[in-house]
Order: sequence, then C-alpha cells, then structure tokens
Amino acid sequence: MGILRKTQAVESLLKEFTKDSNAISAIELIKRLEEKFNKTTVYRILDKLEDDGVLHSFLGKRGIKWYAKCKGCSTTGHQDIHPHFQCIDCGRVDCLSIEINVPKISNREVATTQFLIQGRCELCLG
Amino acid sequence: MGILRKTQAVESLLKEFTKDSNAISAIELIKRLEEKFNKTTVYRILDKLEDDGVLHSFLGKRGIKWYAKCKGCSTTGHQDIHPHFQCIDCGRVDCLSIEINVPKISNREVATTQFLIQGRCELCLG
DNA sequence: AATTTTAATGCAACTAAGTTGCAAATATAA
DNA sequence: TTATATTTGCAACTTAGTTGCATTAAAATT
Repeated sequence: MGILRKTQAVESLLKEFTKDSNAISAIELIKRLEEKFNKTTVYRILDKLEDDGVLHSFLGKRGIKWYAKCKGCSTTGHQDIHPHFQCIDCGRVDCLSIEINVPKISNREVATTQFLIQGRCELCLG
Repeated sequence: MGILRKTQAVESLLKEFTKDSNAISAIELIKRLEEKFNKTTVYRILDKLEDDGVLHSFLGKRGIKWYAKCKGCSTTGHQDIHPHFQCIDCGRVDCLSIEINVPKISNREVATTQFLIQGRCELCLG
C-alpha cells in the first residue's frame, strides 16, 4: 500500500527531495521536519513513497537508512538500481549513475544488489 | 588495539568460525555463546579480531553486523575485500570470491566498497 | 456545504542492536 | 606466588526504527 492522500506531511517531505539533489537519511529528514511532524509519520511516509517507486532506500555507514529519488520506478518494482557513494569525511551520500557489472554466480540467483562505495567526495578532496 | 590474551572467550568464539565456513552475524554468535559469555564480551572480541585482521565485518539485511574469516589480512589493513551474498529466503550469508570491477568515479577517491548481493542460495533454489 | 467514511497522524511506549563505565575476575609477567 | 594489567560481567544507556491506539484530517458521498 502506497500513498493515497496528498497530505501536508507528504508534500513537505517531497519538497526536501526537490531542494536536495542527493540522498537524505531518515534521521536527517526527521531532524528537518521535527517541528512540524512526528518521526513515526516521517518513517511511514518514506515507506509508502518507496512502495510507490517515488523514492528508493539503501543502507549507509552504520546501517543507517538513506532515501533518494527514483528514476523510472513504479509500484511494480524498482528499476533504477545503482551504486551509492558515501564520503567518509563529510558523510554525504550520492547516487552514482554508473553501471557495475556483476558476474554470474554459480548456483545462486541474484535478486538485487546493494553497492556502497566509500571514499572522499569532491568537496572533501580539495 | 587487538587481541593480546588467548582467553576462553576468544577461543570459543574462534571455534565458531572454524566449524562454520560462512559468515556469522554478531547476533547469532551472541546467541550461541550466551550461556558462557556476555554479549558485551562477544562484541569486544569481534572488534579486536577485526583490528587484528583475523575477521572482517560487513552489514547484511536490516543493517545487521556480520563477521567472517579473513584471508591474508593483518593489523595493517584488510586486503580481502569481496562481495557478500545473502539469501533472501534462509538469511544465510557467504563471502564471494569473485572480483567486482568498479569503474573510475570522477572527482572522487574510492577508499573501500561494501557490496551485498541478495538472492536465493543453492539450498533454497532447489 | 455538511456529513460520512477512511486514511493519516501524534504520542507514548516498545524493540533490537550495539555501546559505556566500572567493579570483579582472570591471564600473563615478574 | 605475587603483582600488574587486560578481560569480563553487569546494569544501564543510546540510537534507529516500530507498534497500538485514540485523534485528526482528507476525500468521497449525499
């Protein structure tokens, strides 16, 4: 079950993703919206937007949940599976639009992949 | 700081990794050893063994910490970085001895990678 | 436009995984 | 065998996320 109502909370949350082009952690979103909405609400909306193929989620450092906008996904499934990059200095996370080739693995059926690349981002390299 | 004393707890924990050739989650280890040792002890020993290059850790589904034996690592650093496979049916996790090629990423310096492949394992495919 | 229906929200309490501080126990060195 | 230093257990805590339930707010119906 995805989003059915365009509530204030849904709109506010989506706005965060339009002004911010990289990924945002659930924790960060809760912090940004805590004056207006409860954290339970934030978690629930994120869940639903993921179901709807509007956002995708993945785990960053310390197993923390991150969300970013999808491209070409829908309720039927997430198509835009890609690696993510987390900066070990500033913590910022981006979606990478590169393809990573996974070789065939004997006796196993691959369903999905979670690729997290850690390093230093452009801003922290300077 | 790594392991300095060969205590009972260290030996028991290492034994788990000799009888079990795949990865073991911290939670599973705590469960297996809870009659003999405290969970704090288990976490601390795992930490130290990782520092020593005896075990390596990574995050599985739900951000849960898994450990597996290293090959050719030492206190100076972990050399055997490889993808891991988690079965979405039985939950079991294995180290994959395949190489995954990461293309150069512009303006970013790659330090390490966390590749988790999810799918169905040999046993669950049957 | 007012009412009804149904979904969304807030709150408090909970869970799960992991961490910390400190006193007591146990290895190793002397 | 004693002294010293590391390990361990325990209880209490932290952090991220979840659940149940009563209240509120959308949307549909009249």
